[in-house]
Amino acid sequence: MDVVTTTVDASPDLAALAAVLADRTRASFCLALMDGRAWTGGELARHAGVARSTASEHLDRLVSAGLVVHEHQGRHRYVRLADAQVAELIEYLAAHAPAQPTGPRSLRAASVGAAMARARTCYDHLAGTLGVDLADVLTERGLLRRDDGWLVTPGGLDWLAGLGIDVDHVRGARRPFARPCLDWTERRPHLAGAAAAAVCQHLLETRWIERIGSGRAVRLTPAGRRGLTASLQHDF
Amino acid sequence: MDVVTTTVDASPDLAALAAVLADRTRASFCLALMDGRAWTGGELARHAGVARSTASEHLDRLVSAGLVVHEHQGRHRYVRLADAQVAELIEYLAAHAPAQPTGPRSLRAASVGAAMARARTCYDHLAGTLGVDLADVLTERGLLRRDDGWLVTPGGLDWLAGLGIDVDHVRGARRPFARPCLDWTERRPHLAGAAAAAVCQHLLETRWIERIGSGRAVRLTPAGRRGLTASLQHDF
DNA sequence: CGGACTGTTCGGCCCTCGCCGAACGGTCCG
DNA sequence: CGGACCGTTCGGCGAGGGCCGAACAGTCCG
Repeated sequence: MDVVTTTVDASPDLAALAAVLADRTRASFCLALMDGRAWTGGELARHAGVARSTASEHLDRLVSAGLVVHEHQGRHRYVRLADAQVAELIEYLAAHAPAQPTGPRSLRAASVGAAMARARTCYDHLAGTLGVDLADVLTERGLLRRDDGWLVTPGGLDWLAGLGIDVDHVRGARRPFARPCLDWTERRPHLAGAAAAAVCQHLLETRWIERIGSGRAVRLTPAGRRGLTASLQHDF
Repeated sequence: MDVVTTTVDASPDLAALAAVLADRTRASFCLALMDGRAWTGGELARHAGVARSTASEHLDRLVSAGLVVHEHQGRHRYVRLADAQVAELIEYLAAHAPAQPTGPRSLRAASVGAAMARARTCYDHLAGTLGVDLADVLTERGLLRRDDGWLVTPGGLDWLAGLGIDVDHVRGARRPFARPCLDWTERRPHLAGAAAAAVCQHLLETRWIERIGSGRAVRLTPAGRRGLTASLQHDF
C-alpha cells in the first residue's frame, strides 16, 4: 500500500494565478486598468479606497504574476496591463463572474454606472450598449459574419477603409483580426480584436466618441452619431 | 472634503469568481474534471489527497459558483463541469498560469506526466503533442485556415465526412465550430470547438485512440496510427 | 536646502478560510 | 435488520494574508 497518493497535477498552477485575482482590491485594480491606459499607484489606491501602502503591495503581486507592468517616469510610477492577452483573460473572467452585490449607491455612482453601461472601452475596443449594437448592425448589414469565430467580410473591409482605417496595416497585427467578446452588462457579444481596436482608436481620434472624465466610460458625440448613422443606415 | 471615495466598481465580482479557483484543492478538482467526465466526491478527495469532508465542502463552493454540477445516482453523487463555457474558462486560466513548482516526483508520476504531454483530452477535444500536431497537419493540408479565428475549409469538411462524422449535425451545435485553444504543455494552439469534439468522440468510438487508465491521458492505437497516417499522408 | 509630493518597507492586528476527525444521514447489500 | 459503504454537517485549530500607520526614500519645485 502506498503511503499517500496525493497525485497533485503536474500541470499549471491554476490556484496561484487565481489567487492573484481573488482579492477585491486587486480585482478592482484590474477592472480599472481595463481602460487600457496607465494609472499611478495613488490613483488606484484612491479608486479602491485603500491606503497607498496597501496599493503598493497589491501592485507588487500583480507585477510578479505578470499581469501588470511598471513604467516609471519621473517621480511617478505608472502601471498598466501587461498585454492584450491579459486583458482578454480578465474579460473572460468578468463575463463568467456574478454581478457585484450592489450595495446602496450614491446618485453620482449610479449615473456613472449608467454611462458605463451605455458605452465604454473594454481594454482597446468598444463595449456597452453601443458596442453590442454596433456589432449587431455590422452583422445585419453583412459586414460581419458570425459562423465559426467572427469574420469581417469584404464589404466590412471596405467599410473600415471608408472610415479611413489602414486595413492592411491592421491585418498585419499578430493577433486575431475580429473575435467576439462577451459584454458584461449586455450579456451578449461585442466586437473585439485588432479590427475593433482600430475602430475604437479611430473613433477617438476623429472625436466621434470621447472619454467621460478619467474612467472607461465614453460618449458618442453629435458628430459621431451623425457619422455612424450615415455610414450604416441605422439610428445610433 | 469627502469622507471616503471608495468607488468600488459596480461591475462584475471578479474577485468572488477568482476566489473559488484560488485554492490548490479546488483547482486540482477542476483540472481533473477537465476530462469532461463525471467523478464522485470520494475519487476527487483521493485524487487531491484531502479528507472526504474537505472535498465535500469544496464541491459545495464549486457548485454554488456554477462551475460544476451535481448529478446523483444511487448512493453516489457524481459531479462534472457545468458546461463547455466553464471548461473554456479553465483552459484560458491554465494557459496563463505559471507552471506548477514541480516538486520531487516519483517515476510513476513522471511517466503519467509524459503520457499526458503526448496526448490527452481537454474537456471534449484532443490536446497534447498529438492535438497540436493534428492541428498543424490539418493546416498544412489546407483543411483548416487560421486567419481570423479558425475556419474549417470545404476540404476540411470533406475530410470530417470521410472519417464518418455527420458534419451537418455538428454544424448545428450552438457553439463555435472550430476555434483555437492554447495547449498547456505545447504552448501552441490545438483545435477546439464542436468540430474538435466530434473528432475526439469519433476517434474514441472507433478506438483509434483509447484512454489510459482513468485520467485524461489517451493513447493512439495501432489502428489509429494507420488510419490517421493514411487519411492525412503524415506520420503520426 | 526644505517643503510637498510621490511611492515603498516594516511591524503588528485581525479575520478569513482550509483542514481534520467525529458524528450523523442516506443507499445498497446480504 | 445490521454492516459497509458514500456523502454531509459541525466544532475547533492554525496559517496565510489583507489592512493600516509610521517611518523612510526618491523626485520636482521654489
